[in-house]
Amino acid sequence: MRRRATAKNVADAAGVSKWTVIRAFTPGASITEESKRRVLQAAAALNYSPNLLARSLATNLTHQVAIFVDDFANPQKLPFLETLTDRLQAEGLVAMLININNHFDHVRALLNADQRQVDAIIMFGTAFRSETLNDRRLGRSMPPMFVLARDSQIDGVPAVVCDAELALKEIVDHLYEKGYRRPGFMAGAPALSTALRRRHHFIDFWKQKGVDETAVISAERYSAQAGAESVRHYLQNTDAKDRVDVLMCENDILAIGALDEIRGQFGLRVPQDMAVIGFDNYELGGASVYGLSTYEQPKDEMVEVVIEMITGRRPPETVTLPGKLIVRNSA
Amino acid sequence: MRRRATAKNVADAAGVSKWTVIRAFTPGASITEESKRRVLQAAAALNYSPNLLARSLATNLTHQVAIFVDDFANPQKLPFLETLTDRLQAEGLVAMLININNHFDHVRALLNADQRQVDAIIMFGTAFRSETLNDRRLGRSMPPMFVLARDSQIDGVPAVVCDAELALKEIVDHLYEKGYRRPGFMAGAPALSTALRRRHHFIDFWKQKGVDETAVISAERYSAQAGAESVRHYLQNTDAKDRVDVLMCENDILAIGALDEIRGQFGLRVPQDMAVIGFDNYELGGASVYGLSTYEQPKDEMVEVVIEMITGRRPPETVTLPGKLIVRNSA
DNA sequence: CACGCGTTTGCACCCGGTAGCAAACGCATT
DNA sequence: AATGCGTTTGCTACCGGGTGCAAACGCGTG
Repeated sequence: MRRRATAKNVADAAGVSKWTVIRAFTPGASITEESKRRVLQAAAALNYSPNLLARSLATNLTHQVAIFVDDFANPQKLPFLETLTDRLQAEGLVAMLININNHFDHVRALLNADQRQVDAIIMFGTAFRSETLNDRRLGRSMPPMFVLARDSQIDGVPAVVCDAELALKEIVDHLYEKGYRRPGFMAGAPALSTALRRRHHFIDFWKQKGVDETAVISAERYSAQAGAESVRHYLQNTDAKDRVDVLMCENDILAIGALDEIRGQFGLRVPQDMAVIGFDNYELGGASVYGLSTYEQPKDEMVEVVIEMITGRRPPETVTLPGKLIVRNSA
Repeated sequence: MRRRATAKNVADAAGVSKWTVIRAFTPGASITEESKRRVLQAAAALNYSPNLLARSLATNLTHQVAIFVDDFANPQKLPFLETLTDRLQAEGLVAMLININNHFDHVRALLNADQRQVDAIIMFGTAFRSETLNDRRLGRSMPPMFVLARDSQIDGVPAVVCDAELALKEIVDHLYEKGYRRPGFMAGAPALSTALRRRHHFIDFWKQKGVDETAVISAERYSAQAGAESVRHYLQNTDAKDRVDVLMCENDILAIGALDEIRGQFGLRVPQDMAVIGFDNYELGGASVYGLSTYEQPKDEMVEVVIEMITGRRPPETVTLPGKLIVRNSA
């Protein structure tokens, strides 16, 4: 049985009361140098460190933040998670990673996070609907929630997103200028896709340019394979003359799968026969075999803003940040 | 101020004592159907659910498992994390994701995990040295630790790994049979590389085949870019006639970077001019532009074994599992 | 109706901290 | 030596549950 030393143990060893021990571990507490020295020495000998669980119970603060993720196919999640955990840790917080999937839905995850008394919940790119919040199993007062990298569809739950309207405007402007006139859009998993609003704005801006028809093709999931399958189906069922001249994919991982299929299996040239553009600026898209044009989300700033909201340094209101168009040779 | 209902509140509402409320939430506890019904009804009305923090304090079990990760560049981490979190959640456990980096070293992470009373720690692919455990800041009794996807260099800390010896034997056998005789090995970040023992066995098996010389080239990190830079440096400084005929990269992400550079920047043919083989079977390596030969780790089984050890269903002893050679056309 | 037995319920105490108040202490002043 | 004041220390109560024991209860039996 693991048994850690408690404040009481240290107190006995140092010949003081447990409250004095606690003061020695509380910055700015009223304690003499001498007592502090003796306590710290006894604590070191016993390898004492405060039990954060007990502290959390008393203070009603766990310094834990739940991060909900429901799509692990997108490699872009990884750098985001890296930055998130790093920034959280710098603030003395720790990330609880919760996998939302068929076995573990949003309601269960919320219930779990709430029971564990997390200080905040970050819905990182998860498709989260307001009905979920109204589930009767859920209490009325949940920990503060934030949506990262996806629009919030819930009143009172702020989102931190890359400005999709601006992004799609820049993308469509660029494509139009390059001469493309028959646009197509590849959407990912239907359940996850809507909140991104990328499709919506893409179609809209083409309309503003007088191009009324945007072909929409759907992928099952967000993965290279799904992207490949989706474009294969499209190419097999569409005559060469009717095909789109540029395909915008909802994210880079779909775009990479599509690009690979277009060139590898159908022997078409990119961008001459069909141009492709993605979203996210996933590292491998920049590899010379792909040369994928894409749009980069301001990851660091987005994470920073969420952190500021969680720590209360910034009001919990939706923030939209501009990203950056990355032009390579696929479009 | 968020205030959740407590067992006491429910007790008052249901007209019983708080212990009866607790019994209603304890499977198999001694309580009449009638009491249970009334308690659950009152609980539902108040949206009560037990405070897991308080429970953890009393039971000395948090059902939290810390996962240490120190390399977010390898996209292969993501499917592993997905499986890990999913399996943990199925066991009623939750993952605490801890980012080990320059700002947050192993000692700090261990201290933190210990203070938070996690039930176990999984070092997922982290380079962890036994000196760390001897750090005087650390107590003598840490939570149970397990190393996943990397050899353990510490007595008493079991590892769950893909059998590197078998893997490299299969790889070298395959390459030898294909006629390659001038092998090269690309190692990743020096601090992280040694524990994988891939280089070691690679060189060894070639020696057994009478090939004594294996060129070793190093990458700075585990990333496509680092792989590209590393191979660029090699190709620029090595005459065509002196070059290796097959390059084994420590993982797929390095291999993809290298492959891209070899073909894209140097115009060499793969595998004719130089063959490439990786490790991990990262999804994109299978894309037709790459066709990367690789070796797949038995992810699901590895995770399963760790879970069994954590839950005590399996003794905490190092387990080595066989993987699978995936032959595509890069080697 | 008293008795006995198994079930249900309530209680004191515990987990390891925190908060705020009151007593004890140190020291200078009168 | 008595007084006063600021600092240090200890104490009670509390956070929200869990444990093990003892009292209370229900019910069949003699």
